[in-house]
Amino acid sequence: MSKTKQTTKTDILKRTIPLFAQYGYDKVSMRQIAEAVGIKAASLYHHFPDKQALYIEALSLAFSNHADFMDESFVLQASPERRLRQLILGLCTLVNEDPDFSRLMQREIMDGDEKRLQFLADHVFGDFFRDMSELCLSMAPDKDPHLMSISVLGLVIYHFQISPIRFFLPGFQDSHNDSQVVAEHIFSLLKNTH
Amino acid sequence: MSKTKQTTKTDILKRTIPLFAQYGYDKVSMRQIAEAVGIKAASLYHHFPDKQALYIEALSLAFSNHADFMDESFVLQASPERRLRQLILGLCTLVNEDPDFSRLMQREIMDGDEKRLQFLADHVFGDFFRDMSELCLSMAPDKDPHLMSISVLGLVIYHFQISPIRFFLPGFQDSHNDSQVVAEHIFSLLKNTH
DNA sequence: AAAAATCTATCTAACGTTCGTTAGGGTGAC
DNA sequence: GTCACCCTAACGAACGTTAGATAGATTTTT
Repeated sequence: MSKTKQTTKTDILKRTIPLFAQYGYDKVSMRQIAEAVGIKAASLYHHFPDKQALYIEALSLAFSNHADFMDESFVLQASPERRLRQLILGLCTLVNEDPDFSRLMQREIMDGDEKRLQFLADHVFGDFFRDMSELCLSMAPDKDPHLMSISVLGLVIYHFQISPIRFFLPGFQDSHNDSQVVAEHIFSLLKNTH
Repeated sequence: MSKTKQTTKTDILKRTIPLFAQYGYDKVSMRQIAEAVGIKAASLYHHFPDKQALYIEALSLAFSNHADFMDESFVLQASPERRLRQLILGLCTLVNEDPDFSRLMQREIMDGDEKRLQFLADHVFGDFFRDMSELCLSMAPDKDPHLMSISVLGLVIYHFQISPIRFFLPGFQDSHNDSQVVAEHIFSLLKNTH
């Protein structure tokens, strides 16, 4: 009978991630989290010492879900150009299908302290960024791979970031919210780089 | 001798903008704003009806300061390629020299309601985005000008956004924080687009 | 095997703090 | 004398958090 009443830490975190992602740390109260989980605020303190710890654990879970994707995009043996294409499409799909992930990352980059930024760089960007730099180097040896990697990331992520306001900008079409269309556009920008 | 004691609305707003930009709406209290201005919190209500109004007016001021820059970049008659180069450099300089502006915009895009997004699109992006789309169309007629404009914006803005974490990423160099270096990199990515 | 003790997850109630905001009074300038 | 500007003091609400009790499951003891 305990199945329906007990709450695990992971249950709480999964319900918490969308709240922090959408509203940000300060706009989400412990009572609001508790309600989303189906318990009272005080009960949260049985699972987590304080709000900060709950947030950090939610972050870790949200990020760990996608830390592996990054690597996978690189294992396939193909031409650099095909790998870049695949990578951009994968990134576009990722940020579009998991907005929580993208928003949490954005909030962390904006407001995170040094320790949290270090964590982000090591465990989320980490290997991905290194592989990306290598790929850039093999495609455009004359360009700075660090700048190139950030440019690729920026192209993908900004198209997602700006989507709330995109509707109000001149020339908007529904297709601009399609991650495949955006991916193709970005790839067409980069493939001629030399 | 009222010069040293009186406070004008604009004085308050100018002191408020950096606070909202750095910490965000919720993390800035009326008492904190008042202290930065040199008065008490209650006195703020002589100038503004409530915190929300103060924030909106601060936003308007921060944005109006740069609404005109956008246009200026387009008046000069030159080849599209030179205009693009100039525009990218101008944008890079803008976002680097006025981080408050960039951060406020980022926060608004993330958390603003529909009305505020509409305002942002009309009065900040507005003409700039239209001119940018035209420029893109003349340089790359086969590409969607809406997507192209956002890509250019994204390249510039993301390089700024990610600067807090850049230090921790592989391949970082001091020069990557130089807006001119970044501008040149971005331009080199785009000039070959056809 | 039954009873007792412990542990786990939750609850209600409340505490102390901070927040946005208001009421009401003072003081100097025009 | 009126108005603009600032002050002190306080209010009510919301917040994070703690104390203490309760019910059910689990473990230990008899």
